[in-house]
Amino acid sequence: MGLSDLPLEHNESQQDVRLREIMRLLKNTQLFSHLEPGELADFMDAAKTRQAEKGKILYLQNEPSEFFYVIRSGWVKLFRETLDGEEAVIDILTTGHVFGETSVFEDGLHSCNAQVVEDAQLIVLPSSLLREKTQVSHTFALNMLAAMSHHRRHSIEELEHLTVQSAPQRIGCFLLRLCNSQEEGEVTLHLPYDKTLIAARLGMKPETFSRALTRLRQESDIDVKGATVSIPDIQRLVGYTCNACSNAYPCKDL
Amino acid sequence: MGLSDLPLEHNESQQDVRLREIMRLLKNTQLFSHLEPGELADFMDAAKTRQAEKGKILYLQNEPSEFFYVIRSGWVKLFRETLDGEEAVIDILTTGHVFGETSVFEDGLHSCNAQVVEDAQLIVLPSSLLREKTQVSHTFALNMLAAMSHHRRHSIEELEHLTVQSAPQRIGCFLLRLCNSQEEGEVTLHLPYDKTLIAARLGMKPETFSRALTRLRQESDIDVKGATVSIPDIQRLVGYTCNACSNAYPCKDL
DNA sequence: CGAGGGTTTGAAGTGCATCAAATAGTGTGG
DNA sequence: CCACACTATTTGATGCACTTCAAACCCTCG
Repeated sequence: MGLSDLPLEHNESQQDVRLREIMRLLKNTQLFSHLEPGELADFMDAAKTRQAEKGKILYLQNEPSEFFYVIRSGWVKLFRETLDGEEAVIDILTTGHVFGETSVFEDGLHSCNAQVVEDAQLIVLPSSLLREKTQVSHTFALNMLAAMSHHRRHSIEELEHLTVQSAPQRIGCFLLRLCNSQEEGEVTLHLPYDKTLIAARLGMKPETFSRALTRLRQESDIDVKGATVSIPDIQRLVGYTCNACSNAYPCKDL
Repeated sequence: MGLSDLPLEHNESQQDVRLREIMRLLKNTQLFSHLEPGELADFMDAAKTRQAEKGKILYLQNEPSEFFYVIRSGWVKLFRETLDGEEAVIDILTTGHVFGETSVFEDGLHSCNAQVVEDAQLIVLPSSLLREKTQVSHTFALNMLAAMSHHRRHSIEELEHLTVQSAPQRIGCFLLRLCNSQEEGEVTLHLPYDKTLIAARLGMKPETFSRALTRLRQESDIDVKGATVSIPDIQRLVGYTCNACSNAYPCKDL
């Protein structure tokens, strides 16, 4: 049961390795971090893994929520679509992120669409179990509460950014979040995905993104070659970017 | 104790009336609605009422959260301020709304500033009690979870609106939310507060608001005189506004 | 009535979007 | 390893939306 639908491995130990890896992944999420071993086991038993290709729609907005997901690898986009076909990207998630779990506490309908944007391995868990565990276990409910609270703060921050930051500043902010709150010196990093996608994530068009990046290059002395960005002086970038935000760098959030 | 710091009334019964009114108010909030009588009583005992004038700052972002609030009357603005002095209005709240309660489940710091924008009567409750109750009572934690979930959905919606709707559409959406999800016919309503404030709430400048309202008037045939708005044909307004949103009218949220 | 705020209007500027086209990058099959 | 097809990214030209600054108007309240 549970993970037994995985393709059979040559030997037990490889299977074990995979199970341990999944266990470790779950334990690292805010949601599952403080569970008692027994409770975690219940989730492990109900978990299935699934390979999903780029482009795959996992669920649609307003659909009843049957499953929620933890990402082992790859990238997933959460977004909403208006009647006249515009798209608002809510978030883009990767390894260790949990999604689709929020719906459980309202009407049980998903409040976004979810689409794989980079081939992904997903851990699939039944929403019913989540509902049940929350009802039964107080500590789990508290975990859930902490996670939700964190999400909420994140959304509010996004809201602020959209109203207050210019396009180049939003990019700067995005880059700084990739810097792992390093405070000084030179940093080199790689853009995690498509520039078009980053643009959407930041609420702008690809062309605007390109131009805004050029402007940011001039203003803050960073160097961009393809997907590689090197930042010679973090503080300079912070100076340009973070004045238009109410958080001081390093802003310690997801 | 508790509400005993109210100015003394001429007779007991008037005091009672006030207590009953507060009790009713709390029961109508999502947070307190499903409590057992004893639990509600604990909150009632710890509650104080407070009169606060327009302009009064209730708390600041990053301040440790000592209290949270329920509004009896008046209006309160939640906002964030950037280093270079810009302001992002997160929400504007009135009678029956609860605020300042979210901080409890993270680091205990407020994530917004709160300011009274229209003379208000507030019910003040200690954050410590909230923390305690959540730890102790499972049902209360579940209530909290539902409330949080609702908030989160609300924030996501705001995010969508900001990226996808034009200024006149945002105003239209704002008006429609004041219509109490009436579906047809003519509606007359009054703007709840300052146009400058509505503008900020919708993420635009007062001038833009004024012009956008003019445009909305032309597009959707509404009539605006001062703070009075009459909408001869709701469906027409819906048609203009809600195409740029992923929710179908009537969007049933806060 | 006159002062002061909120609100509207006008003129000009800025930023982002749009459309169109050029260029760089990537993966394919030969 | 190259040529080709296809996609991502950049660039240019132009338009629209929102902002800014300045001034007028309007309304309320002392």
